[in-house]
Amino acid sequence: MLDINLIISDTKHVHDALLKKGFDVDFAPLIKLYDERKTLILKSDELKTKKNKLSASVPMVKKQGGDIEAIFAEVKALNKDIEKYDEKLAKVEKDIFDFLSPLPNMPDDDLLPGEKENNQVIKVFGEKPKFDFKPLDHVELCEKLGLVDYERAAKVSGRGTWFYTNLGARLEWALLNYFIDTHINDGYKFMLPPHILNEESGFTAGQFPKFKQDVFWLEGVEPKKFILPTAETALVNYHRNEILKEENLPEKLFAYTPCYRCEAGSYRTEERGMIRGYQFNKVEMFAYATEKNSKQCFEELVDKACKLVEGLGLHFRLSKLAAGDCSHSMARTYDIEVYIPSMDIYKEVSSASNANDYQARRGNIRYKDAETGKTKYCHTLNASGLATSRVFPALLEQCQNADGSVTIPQVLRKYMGGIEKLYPIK
RNA sequence: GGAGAAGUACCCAAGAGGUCGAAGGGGCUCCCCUGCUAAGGGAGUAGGCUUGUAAAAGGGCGCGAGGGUUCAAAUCCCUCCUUCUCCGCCA
Repeated sequence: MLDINLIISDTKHVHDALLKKGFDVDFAPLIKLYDERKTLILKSDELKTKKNKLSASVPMVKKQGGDIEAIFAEVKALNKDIEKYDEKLAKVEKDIFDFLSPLPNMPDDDLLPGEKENNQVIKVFGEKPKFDFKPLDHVELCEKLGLVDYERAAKVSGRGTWFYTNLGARLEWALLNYFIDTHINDGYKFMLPPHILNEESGFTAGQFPKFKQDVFWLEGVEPKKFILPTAETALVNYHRNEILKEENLPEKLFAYTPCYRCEAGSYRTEERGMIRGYQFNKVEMFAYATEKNSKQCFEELVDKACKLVEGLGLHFRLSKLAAGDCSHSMARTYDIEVYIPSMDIYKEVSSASNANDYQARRGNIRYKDAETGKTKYCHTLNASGLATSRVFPALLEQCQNADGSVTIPQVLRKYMGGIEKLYPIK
């Protein structure tokens, strides 16, 4: 949610910022609503003051034997007027809410406008692996090495899903453990959140109202519940409606969950295998910060995500996204994209974002400023650390050998009983 | 899933239709005393949102959430949410 006061006081700035995300918003109706709201509050409050005074005088008047009935009648009349104003006010406030809630976050000033084409690669790690043989794609590798079973998953569940089998499951689990242990060592708090969330949680994260159709909803359950599309949705709601202490910020968390996404119709032939599925595993980092330390937090998250991929020895790059390619709720997003040789493209394994106070406003998450004693909105940040479904294929493809085997990165071996290589099964 | 009980400020807790933004503790801040500590004595400290203003003063709304009754609701009624206890079911 954007700050209405900022919109009123600096309309052009907000307008131009949103334009960078491709939203050309006419704020005139909002400004009108804002003024109407103030007028209505003024009027309603004035009547309420009168009413409260009259009502409070009743016991006194009674004692003195005055005319109580006259007071009753007067207050009743006032109540009718108050009701009228309050109804109008409720309508205006709802209109304001409806105006603001679908608007995206403002991108930070330094972002380029536009979409993907304006993303900037800011750093490249390692280089494209060179093969003196014809490298296989990860789907073939998974099959030959017996790591993943797509066909039976199609039978059991449907397309866009898979079984990790045997060493595939161990490799997946090793990745997750490698991520988790790294975050624990870095002092992040480990969280295992519920996977079924209520509607308010979706609103706070900024996934609703816009992306309601992208998540799985439980049928026949009241009140409505959905299955989390990312642990971020749960973590950002952890402190919903709370006032935190500044001395406890930043609060750094991480969680492991599968992520469940509909993404109906977005399945492309290019995205074979596990590049895009209805369910994938992800370790998510999250931070509650203050306006003072959120930038530093962001750098740390990006750095941590990069180090994880680096630790695996994979070639990848770090991109700063243009305004229009940032998530709806985010003021800035950096993507870590790992190289997939078979497609000769880079695929996102981590998305690090700073929402500034956008999500905090939606979820009413604040902190008390230690100096001024004032309550301020928190800044919320998140970064994948990491999503396995992209790392797994990249790892197989980048680490494959001429004999069809795949070398397990050093950091994962201790989680796989010391296995150094995966070999094709007969 | 069934049956009961409860949700009040940072925490515990009183409150039973007007004088309640809400007693009393604890905590916290300051002072005194005891060479330190423990203990004791005294004083102070109540939130959030919003309106208003140069700043204030002043208003309005807030006692889990939302409705209702009433001139007047923390207090009465309804719905929902949550927690606890008991029973059932179950990994």
